[in-house]
Amino acid sequence: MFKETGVQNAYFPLFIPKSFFSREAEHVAGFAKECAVVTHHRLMNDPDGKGVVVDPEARLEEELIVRPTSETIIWSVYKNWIKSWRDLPILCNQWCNVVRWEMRTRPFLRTAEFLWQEGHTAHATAEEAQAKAEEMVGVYAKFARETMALPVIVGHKSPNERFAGALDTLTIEAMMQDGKALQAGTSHFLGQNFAKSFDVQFAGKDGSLEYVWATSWGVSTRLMGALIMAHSDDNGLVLPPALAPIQVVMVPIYRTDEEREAVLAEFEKIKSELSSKGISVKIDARDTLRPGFKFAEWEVKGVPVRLAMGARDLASGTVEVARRDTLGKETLSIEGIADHVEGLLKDIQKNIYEKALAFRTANIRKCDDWNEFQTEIQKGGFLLCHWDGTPETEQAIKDATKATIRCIPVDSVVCEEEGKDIFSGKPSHRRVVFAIAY
RNA sequence: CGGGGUGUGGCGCAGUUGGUAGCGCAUCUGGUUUGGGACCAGAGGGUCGCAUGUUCGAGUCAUGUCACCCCGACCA
Repeated sequence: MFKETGVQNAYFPLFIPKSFFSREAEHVAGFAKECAVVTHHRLMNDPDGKGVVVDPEARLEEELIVRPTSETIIWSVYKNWIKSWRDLPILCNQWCNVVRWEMRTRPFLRTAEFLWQEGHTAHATAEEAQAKAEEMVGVYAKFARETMALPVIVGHKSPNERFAGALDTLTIEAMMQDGKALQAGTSHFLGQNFAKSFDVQFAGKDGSLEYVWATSWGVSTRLMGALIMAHSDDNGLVLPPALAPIQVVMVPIYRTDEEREAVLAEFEKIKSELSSKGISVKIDARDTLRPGFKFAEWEVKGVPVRLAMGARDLASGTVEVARRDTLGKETLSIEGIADHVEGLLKDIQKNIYEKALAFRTANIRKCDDWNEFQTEIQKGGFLLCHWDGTPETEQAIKDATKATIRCIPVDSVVCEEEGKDIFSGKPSHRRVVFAIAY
């Protein structure tokens, strides 16, 4: 995903000393309510009976925070790495798990512990940092659209929804099949906030001493949830071919060992043709399961294309081709099948994206009336509304409806026009995206 | 932390006014099957979350306790 971005992989500690964590005031305020805190380093046998208890003697002098994100520990290290303009930029990425102690969790979409990648960059100028934040949200949007077949809207977060400690947060927002919004990835322009909190300055070409400019950005296992919630149907997962670990599965149908051998031999030929085109193929040769069971099982797993072949096909030189996205089937000649499958995979990738996009388009509408807003927003989907730009109005709308401003779009939907705020009636120059979010 | 619910073979569940536990799936054996989650016959598998109490007798009643799930408040 990060090819061409110049980013290097790194790994920083899981535990953050409480004093590091508390250096950036807004950051602390944003995360304080959801931190797991390590207070002790030892257990002991319960003196009164069974089991173990925390050893009260083993209390830490300074508590450790299990990272909810790594800005603080990373900037405490960057302080030592950055002295001169020659040290910049620094572009680090790490894959790690983080902990945010949510009151209420949801599988994949909001878990107390999640795996993610987080990038942290340091730059000599504000312009360069801002450009990097924009570049990275673009990387996420491209991955979501082209690989996950997930249409996303790129935009800015409103001040209320911004990352704690950021001057600007860019987001990719997706719509799930129930009409709710999902923030699928974010990229932050952090200004000089962390540099100032951790005293990270560099000597410029002209000898001046200046604070460093920062960005951070991340996507998580929430993307797995996005994939499931955006594409799945009642038969299970629907994987975009560009992401599927197995793109084509082959299921043999046979009565006798002879038929089995003959079909499998034919499958091997097709497999080598497909493999030479870079297509990943699985031959399901298990002979303890019946074909119907295998069909259903591979559908649950979301494999994009299934080929089935039996005695009938052997006699006629054909193969049954089934596609996961539409559940359509057709019987085709084995001749030229590899070319057909190659094209079919591209078509499925395109179709899954377009289906999701059509759903989103059908569920985005403009709304200019506050009474209408209150009933419409509960039905799901995105409402494009005028907003006066104040946190007070945004908060009032949230309190009344649970809807939030998902983003101030920079692509996908046209929003620039004059109007009046849906709630306050004050003048507005553009519409923003409102929705109920996960 | 509030509100609601559930704990019974591996999984999902039933169990009536208290009478000594059953069904589906899965598993095992044999046979027939195999183009959409097979069928028939047989078999194995449970201190009913835990504790105490009431009773001749508790899966069932009472009290306590533990665990898990759903909804809400917080949030990527």
